[in-house]
Amino acid sequence: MTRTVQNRATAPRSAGDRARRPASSAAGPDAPKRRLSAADRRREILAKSIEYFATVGFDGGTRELARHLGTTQPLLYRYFPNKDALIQEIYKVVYLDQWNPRWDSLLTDRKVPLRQRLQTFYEEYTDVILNPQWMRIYFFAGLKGVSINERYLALVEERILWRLLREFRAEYGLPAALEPGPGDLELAWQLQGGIFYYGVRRYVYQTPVQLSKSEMISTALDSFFAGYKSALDRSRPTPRSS
Amino acid sequence: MTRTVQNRATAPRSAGDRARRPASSAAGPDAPKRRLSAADRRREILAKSIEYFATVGFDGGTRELARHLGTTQPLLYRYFPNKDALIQEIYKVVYLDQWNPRWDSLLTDRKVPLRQRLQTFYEEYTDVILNPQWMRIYFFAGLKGVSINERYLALVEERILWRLLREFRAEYGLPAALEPGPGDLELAWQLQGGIFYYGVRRYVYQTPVQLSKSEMISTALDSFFAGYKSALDRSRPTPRSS
DNA sequence: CAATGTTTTTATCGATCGATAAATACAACA
DNA sequence: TGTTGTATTTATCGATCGATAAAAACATTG
Repeated sequence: MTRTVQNRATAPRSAGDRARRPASSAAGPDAPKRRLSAADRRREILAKSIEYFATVGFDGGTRELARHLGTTQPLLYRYFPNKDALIQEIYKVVYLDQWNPRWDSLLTDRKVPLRQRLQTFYEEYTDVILNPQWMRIYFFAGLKGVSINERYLALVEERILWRLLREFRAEYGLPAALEPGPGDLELAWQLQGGIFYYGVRRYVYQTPVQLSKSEMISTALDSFFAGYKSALDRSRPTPRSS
Repeated sequence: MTRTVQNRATAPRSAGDRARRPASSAAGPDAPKRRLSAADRRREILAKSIEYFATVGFDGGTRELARHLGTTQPLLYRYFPNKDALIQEIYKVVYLDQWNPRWDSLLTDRKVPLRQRLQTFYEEYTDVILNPQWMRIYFFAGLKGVSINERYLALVEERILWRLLREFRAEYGLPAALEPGPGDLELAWQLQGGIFYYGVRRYVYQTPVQLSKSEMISTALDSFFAGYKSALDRSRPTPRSS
């Protein structure tokens, strides 16, 4: 319907056309970029594909994707054997290459109060995942039944939640031998899910929210700390720690 | 690829074929149902379409949908003007016609302790929404950018969260004039989101979870109560209430 | 300039999509 | 039983999909 005119569209080939730049239609007026190096072109395809598929979903067409790139559709197949291979590559980039190694040390640095560590971590971490692009890719992938989502959830458990629980127990002087159990993990998921759902409401459904991201994180952490403390007290009533 | 044989497939029309039932291919061996009344057929199309689109997404084809119904594809267009109209109808059924009016009185029945009210409510409510079908429809719809999701979130706020906050304050003897504020709402969303994300993990991504649904609800509510109490104490430190 | 190698485009194929029109099978009624 | 009305199927159209092959445009060398 809204198809834009193609480069040098109907006229097969008129002699004087040679020197004219193809104007790279949809990519904007500024686009002197034809004939990129193979590596650059591949990178660009990947980047723009993420934008494109995040907005329209993975059922978006390759022709429209090419238009978004300012090139033609068959070019995609020089850099990716087929559409699915391109999508798999997107998964990898979006999911796995985003974890900042610094967060590993940040989360376990016991010189800093845990509450503060978590606030810092979640503010940075949510900068990465709480945006329309990441979240939409995440859901599109999940609904397609892709195994990468399971791997992502496992990664969250391992790198964030278990760590968080261990640090919590360390901070409040519980014996290290007493490892957190399944119920504790589910409680940590409550925190993670609450924060995540804020992102869903705000960035996927674009519903007005009441608090800024920082305030929300602070609220969520306060609630989690209070909840977890009370849960620990309930399971093994400690003498008042004054 | 895996296309099943069509009714009286290639042979155009052989005379003796008349009496044979078309066996209604994909609908199972038992299916003596041809020529339903218009109303019944419409209902059936709607019901099976929900199943179908919940599994494959709204980009699923009408031909495969018809196969799932045990009929032919053009029949769909006798009951729905086009595919999108069918989908819109699905939204309406799945989203809006599921609220049980009894929940209104259940949530506000102050003869019952709030903690218990909420446990009962969320167990019943999650029976409705925490299943693959509902959740997948929910996400497919949201990713398509349909406004019905916003209406649903508004409905949750109005019918569940604000009510929950008011009841909480009533139960703990805060002046009714002191209405809950935006921060409180966000805290209630933490509860809702935590419970919802349990459903995402379990029913969308089919990840193993550590607690049963009831246990998870109980944990979530405990945590919320502890968190909200401590938040209220923090905002207005009360003299010890014992 | 001409020769060579890589990038990009043009043109096209077969499959499948949503949708429509016309023919056919069935059920109710006379 | 024959007539009539509705439910259902057969056949098909135009558009679009992913993908491929061949031609053209460009950049890099000599």
